[in-house]
Amino acid sequence: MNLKSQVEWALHCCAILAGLPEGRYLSTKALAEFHGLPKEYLSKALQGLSQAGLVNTTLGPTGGYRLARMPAELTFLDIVEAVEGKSRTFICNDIRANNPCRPAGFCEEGPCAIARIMWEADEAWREKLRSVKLSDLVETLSKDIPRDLWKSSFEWVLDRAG
Amino acid sequence: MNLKSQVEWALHCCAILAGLPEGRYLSTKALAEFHGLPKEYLSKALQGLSQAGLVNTTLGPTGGYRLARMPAELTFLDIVEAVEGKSRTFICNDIRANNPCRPAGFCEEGPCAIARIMWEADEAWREKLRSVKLSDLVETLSKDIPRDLWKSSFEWVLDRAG
DNA sequence: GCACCACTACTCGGATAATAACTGTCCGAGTGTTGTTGG
DNA sequence: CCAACAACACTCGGACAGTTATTATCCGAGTAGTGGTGC
Repeated sequence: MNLKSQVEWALHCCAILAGLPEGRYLSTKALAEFHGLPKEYLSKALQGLSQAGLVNTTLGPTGGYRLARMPAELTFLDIVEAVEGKSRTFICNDIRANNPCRPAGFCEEGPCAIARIMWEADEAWREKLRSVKLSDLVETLSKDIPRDLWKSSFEWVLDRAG
Repeated sequence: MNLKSQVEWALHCCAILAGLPEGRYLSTKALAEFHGLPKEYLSKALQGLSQAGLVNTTLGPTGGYRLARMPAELTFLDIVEAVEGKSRTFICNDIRANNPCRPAGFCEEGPCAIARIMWEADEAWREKLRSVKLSDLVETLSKDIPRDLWKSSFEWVLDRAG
């Protein structure tokens, strides 16, 4: 069970979009080139973000994507769920219902104890992702990345932002 | 990204094995019949437990599986990792390395900031699973399941335990 | 010189194939039981 | 009656197909910019 690589791509793209000046858009082509990714497929990840309402889009020559909210209002969980879906990772098939000892009309109430525990772990994962905002990531990146590279990357993006 | 159903099966099977008297074994056939699962495939999940050293096996007519440790010494994480593998759910392909603005010989140090955050969430998930012991599950189940069903199931298992 | 208009080029979005992972099935190697035979 | 032995039946373990999800690709609908044209 691995998260799809789309999640990684979407997070990186959001980090870039967070640095975009107000009102400007960045195209899939530019994002794909910057990260060395297949343009056509990256597009699908961005579609996910768009459908979830996390980014706005515009068509035409200067079109592309931009964040729909401030980076402080966007959590990792928002982005991950937009791409990966909101369903739980553990699916309970209720196999306890197959117990041959069960009386005929017997009907268990409430979710299986095993499912409850697995779902709690799921929720812990989500809670962690919910606690990290996109603005936190940008702040961390600004410390990690050498000033020169940070600046030149910013200009590279600006040159291509419509 | 869903956990494989094998994880669910393994957890249920361990819950049953936890109630097995000392020194007795329960076969894949019995476990499969009890849960209404394909015997051949369930076998693969139990193989995972066996290879991880969580259960002991014996061959022959009265053979099968039994827990290798006390239920209080077995965590959910042990079982989940035995079936699902220990690798992280988020895989960092280090796409930041493709940044066209990077100097030629430049080499990033340390893992990507995005990967660090995703791995922390992973760890939160693992920590939750690590905190729940198999004995805890058995305790919960003994409260959830009606006494009659609990007892008849126990006898059903005992009849088939070698 | 300026406003209008048609065209172009570029964008996103959904529909369509290739690949990998999960699910399900089969058969062989090995072992404990059991029935038989001899003492 | 008891012990040794051989055949057997049942077990686990790894090797082999079928189905679903992920990855990758393509093409069409739509729009903002651009150049030309008429006033």
